Amino acid sequence: MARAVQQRTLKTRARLTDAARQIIAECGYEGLRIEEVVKRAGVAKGTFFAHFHDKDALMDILIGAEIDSYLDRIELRSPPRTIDDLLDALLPLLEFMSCERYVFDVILRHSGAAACDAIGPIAETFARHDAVVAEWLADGPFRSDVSPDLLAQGIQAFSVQSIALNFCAINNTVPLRTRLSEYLTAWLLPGSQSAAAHSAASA
Amino acid sequence: MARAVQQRTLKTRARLTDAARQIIAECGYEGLRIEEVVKRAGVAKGTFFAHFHDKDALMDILIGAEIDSYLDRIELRSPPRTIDDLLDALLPLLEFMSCERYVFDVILRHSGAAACDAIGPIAETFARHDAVVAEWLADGPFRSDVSPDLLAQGIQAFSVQSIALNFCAINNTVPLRTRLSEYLTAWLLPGSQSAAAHSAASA
DNA sequence: TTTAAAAATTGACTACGGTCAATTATAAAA
DNA sequence: TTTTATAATTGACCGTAGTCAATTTTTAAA
Repeated sequence: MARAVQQRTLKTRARLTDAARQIIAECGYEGLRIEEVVKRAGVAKGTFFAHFHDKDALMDILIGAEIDSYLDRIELRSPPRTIDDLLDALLPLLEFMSCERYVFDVILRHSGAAACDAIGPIAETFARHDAVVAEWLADGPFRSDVSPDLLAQGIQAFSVQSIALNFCAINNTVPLRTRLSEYLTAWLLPGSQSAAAHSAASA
Repeated sequence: MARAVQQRTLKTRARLTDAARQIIAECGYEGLRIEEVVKRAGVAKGTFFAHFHDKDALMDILIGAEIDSYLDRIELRSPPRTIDDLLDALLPLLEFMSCERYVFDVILRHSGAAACDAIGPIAETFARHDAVVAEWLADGPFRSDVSPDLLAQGIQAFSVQSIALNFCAINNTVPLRTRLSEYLTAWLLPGSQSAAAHSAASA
């Protein structure tokens, strides 16, 4: 039978994640180097990889925790009654997701997009996000011809697309919120706007 | 003033891309190593980086060319009259995009998602894809309350989401086509299905 | 031709993620 | 306590992307 986890193990792991968080605060996620993490944690390089499968796994944990803290705040809100309400709720999280190009890449790799045998922290947050939003939409003032869960998945697809386009030099003239607002209005309130209005907006 | 491009330059570049294509045929995109490329091309490592900014830039070019060949075939088709028509047109490309986890990652990094100062080949294909699909939708049997261009962007968002979910262990029970069909029906033909039907499909 | 500037190529070198056989620390059994 | 099995740690080592000062080749002007 398996032995209990040693105190030493927990301590080492905590030292590693603490060091990582410290480095991220100083240099950003992109600036994190494993060699610097183990140096600050006072352990050998191999120890890191005994605790985390690879660098991405550490990022998955740290970024996943950050996303979770945004979801905590999102969950406290009452269901949005308008697209603007919805955007108010979601934008802080989306802004974190796009705080660094590298962070967005990590999230994309792990969100559903992850070749996850076991589901990781970021993938969990995506499921949680879906659940929260689906519950909001279950009896809101939005379209009801498709399931709330499908609507929630669509919101994620459009959120990701909006962030992706915002990273692109030729497309980042439109603010994230504006772009996403246009998508979500078309997705959640079909028929509420004329084609002409949209042509004007995108021109 | 700038001198003309030397023949030597074109030859070296061709040898590099030929070698790369050969390796990809043998080992897949993921299996490509720059050292193997320069070895087969008969040049030094530094030469590679004089021709391509980095490995990703080579992948951008090769994968972009592949996507373009799919778009060539897509462009020949007459505008789809049904969601199934549309899926028939798009699926071969989407299957290529998901042929390897690595390929999908490269595409995500470069498609709009790319921090592109100058727009790269893959980003170009996304713009081209949008243009083709938008033209199809301009006077098709689909919703007309939003602009064809916005509809085309939505199709891309849902395509990416469908592929991403298909890579995920817990979500890949549903075939890509089925999942995308559900999204596109809700996106392009709002009101055509009951919420009950969708709940049943996703359960 | 000769020469000088520009372009292309070279390969030793660095950075950094990740591996693994050997070592040390811990906890349960004798 | 001593012994023994298991868990945790170590650091030299590897693979591979990417760099750059030095060298060679090309082109065009003198």
